[in-house]
Amino acid sequence: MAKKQVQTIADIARMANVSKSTVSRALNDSPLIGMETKERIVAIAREHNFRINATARQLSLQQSNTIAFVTHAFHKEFSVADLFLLEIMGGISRGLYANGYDMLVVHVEPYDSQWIHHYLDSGRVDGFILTTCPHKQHHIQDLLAREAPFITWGAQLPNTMYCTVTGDNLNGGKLATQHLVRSGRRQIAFIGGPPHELEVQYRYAGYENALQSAGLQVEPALVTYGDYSNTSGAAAMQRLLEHSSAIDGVFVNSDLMAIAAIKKLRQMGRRVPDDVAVVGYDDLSIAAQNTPALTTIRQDIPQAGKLLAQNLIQYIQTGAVTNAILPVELVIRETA
Amino acid sequence: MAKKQVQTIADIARMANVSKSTVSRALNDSPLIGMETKERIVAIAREHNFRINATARQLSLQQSNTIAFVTHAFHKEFSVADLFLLEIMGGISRGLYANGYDMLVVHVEPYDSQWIHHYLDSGRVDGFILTTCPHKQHHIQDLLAREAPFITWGAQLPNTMYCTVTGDNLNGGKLATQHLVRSGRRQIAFIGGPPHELEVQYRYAGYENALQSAGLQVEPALVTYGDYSNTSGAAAMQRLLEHSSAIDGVFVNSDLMAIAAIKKLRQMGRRVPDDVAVVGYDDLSIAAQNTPALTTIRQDIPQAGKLLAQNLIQYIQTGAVTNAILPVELVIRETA
DNA sequence: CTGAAAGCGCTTACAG
DNA sequence: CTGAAAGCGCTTACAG
Repeated sequence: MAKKQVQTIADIARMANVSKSTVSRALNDSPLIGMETKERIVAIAREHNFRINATARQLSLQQSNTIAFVTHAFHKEFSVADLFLLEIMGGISRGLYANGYDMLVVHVEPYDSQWIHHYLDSGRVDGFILTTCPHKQHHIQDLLAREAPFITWGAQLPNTMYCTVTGDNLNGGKLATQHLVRSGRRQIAFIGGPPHELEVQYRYAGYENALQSAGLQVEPALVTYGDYSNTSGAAAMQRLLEHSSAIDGVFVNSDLMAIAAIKKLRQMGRRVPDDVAVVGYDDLSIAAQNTPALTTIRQDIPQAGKLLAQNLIQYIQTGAVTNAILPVELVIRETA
Repeated sequence: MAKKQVQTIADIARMANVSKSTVSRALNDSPLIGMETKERIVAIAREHNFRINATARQLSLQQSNTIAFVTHAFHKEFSVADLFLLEIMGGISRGLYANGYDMLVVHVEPYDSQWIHHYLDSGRVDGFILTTCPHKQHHIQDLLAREAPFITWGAQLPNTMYCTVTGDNLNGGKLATQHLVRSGRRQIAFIGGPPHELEVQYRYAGYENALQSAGLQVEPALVTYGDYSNTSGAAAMQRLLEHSSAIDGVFVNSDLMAIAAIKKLRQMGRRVPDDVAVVGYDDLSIAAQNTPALTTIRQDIPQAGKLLAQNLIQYIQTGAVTNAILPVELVIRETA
C-alpha cells in the first residue's frame, strides 16, 4: 500500500486505451457503455486502487456531496445529555455514507448566522442538519430566508414548511402515564422540559389524555417544569412535594431530571417505586445504569439519525418536504 | 438574506472592472496588488455577500483544506466515557476552523482500512486525526504504509515516527499517588487500564516512582488491571480486597472505574475516604457530579484537541513531526 | 457505444 | 500592479 501511483482518469484511460470520457462513464456506471469495456476499465481502476478525484467531480457536478451537522459550540462542561449528540451523529453519518455523502461538523454560536453563508455560498456543503443548539428557531428563520436546504430534529413549528424528524411525543406522554395508571397510581405528577417547547406540549397532551381516559382529574398543582438539567429536576420534585404530599407517580420529561427527582424523593423519605413511581424520557445509557434502573420512554436515536440523512438528501434531490414522526416505546425497569 | 446573486469571481470582476486574476488576488490578500484596488474589490465582495467557491479553489490548489476526525463506528450503547470524544472534537473543530480547515467525521470499522484510500486518494481530505478506535495500532500501521498525513491522541509507539499529542501520564500517576501518600496512606493499590497500553504503563511508572520516593514498597498484590468499564472497575476492586484487606488508598486509571470501585468498597463495608481514599483519572463531568465527588487527574481535553489540529496542519505544511505532552493536574475533591 | 471538446470556478506563471 | 491564458481533474452535450 504505497503512495498513490495512478492519479487521474487520464492515467486509466491511457492504460485501457480509451478516452477519458469512457473511463468516466465506466466508473460512474453510465448506461451508455459496453459491458465488456466497462468491466475492463473497472478492473484496471481497482487493480491500481484508483479513486476518482472528489473535488474535480464536485466542481463539475456543482454539488459537494457533503452535509453539515450543525451543533452548539462546546464551551462548557459536557453532560450525559450530550451523549444524545454522539448517538444521533452515528446514525446520520451512516445514513449519509450509504448515499455517498460526507458529514462535516459545524459548531455554531447562538447569535451568528454567518455560518450559513460560509458553508453554503462557498459550495462547501449541500445542506444542513440541525439537532440541538441554542436559538435554534433563530437559525431556522435564517435558513428559511436563505432558502437553504436543511432538516431538523424536533417538532415542526406551526405555519412553517421544512423537513423534520421527531419522536412521537404525544404517544410518549401517553405511554408513560398509562403505565403509571395501570400500576394503580392516582396522584400522577408531570415534570416537563421548558413549557414553550412543542415537544413538551405534546408530552403534556399525552399525559392529560391518558389521565382523562382513566377517568382521572388533571390537577394544576401536579404540573411543573424544568430545563432538563438535574438541578432543575430536583427543584421541580421539591416544589411538587411541597404542594401535594399525596403524589404516588411522576412522569418526568428526561432521564437526567428523573434521576435527580428520585434522589430528591429519597431525601424526603419516599421509597421509589413503592411510594412514588417514576417514569423518565430518552433512555440514555444512564437510565439502565442507574440504581434503581429507570423505567423510561425510548426513542430510536440511531434510526432518527438515518432518517435525518435520507430525508434531507431526498429533499435536495427532489424538493419533497417530509415530516417524519418516529415511534417511541415504553421500557419497564425498576422505578415504575 | 435572499438567494445568492453573485456567484463567481467573474461577476465581481465585471462589477469592479478588473480581471478575474485581480479579484482572486484581492480576495486572497496577495502582496502584488494595489491597496486601493484591493479594498475596492473586497468592499464589493462583502457588499454582495460573496464567498469564493471552495471546490474550485481546492481543485486549483490541489488540497481540500479538510481533515477527517476518525473514530469508531457507533454500534453499541454509549457510555459516559464517550463524552471524551465530544469534548476533544470541540477543541479540534475550533483549531481547524481557526486555520481555515473543515472537519469531516469518519466512522471506521476495526478491520477495514479502506477508509484511508477512500478519503485520501480521492482528495477529500488532507489528513487524519485519530483518537480512540478499536485496533488503532493496525490503522496506524496502514497510515504509515500509505504515507498518509495523520496525528493521534495517545502515547507514541517505540521505533515509529509520527505526530502525537498525549497527556503526561507519568506525572499523572505520580501526582495521584503522591497525594495518597501525603494523606498518610501506606497500602496504596493501583487499578490500571489494559496493561499493554503505553499510557497505562506510564501511569504505573508514576505510581511506582511516587511510592519509592516515599520509601514505600511496591507490592504486586496491590496492582491489578481493568478495561476502563465500570464492571471491570468493580471486579478489580474486589480482587484487591480479597488479596489484601489492609488497603487504604487506590489510584484508578479512569473515573468510571473509580466510581465503580467506590461502590464496591462501600458494599464491602469500607468508608471512602475515611478507610480507603480513591483517586480517579480524566475528570469527566461525572467526577464532579458523583457522590462523593471524585478526586482525580485532569487533562485539558479541549486544549489537546486544538493542538491535534494545529500540529497536524503544521505537519502537512512543513513536514515537521511533533510529539506533544500536555500537563495534567490533580483535582482534589472528596474521595481523597 | 465512443471520443473530442467545452465547461465547472478557481489560481498563478508569464508577459507586459 | 494588472490581464490573458493555461491548468487543476472531472462530466456531458454533441457528433459520429
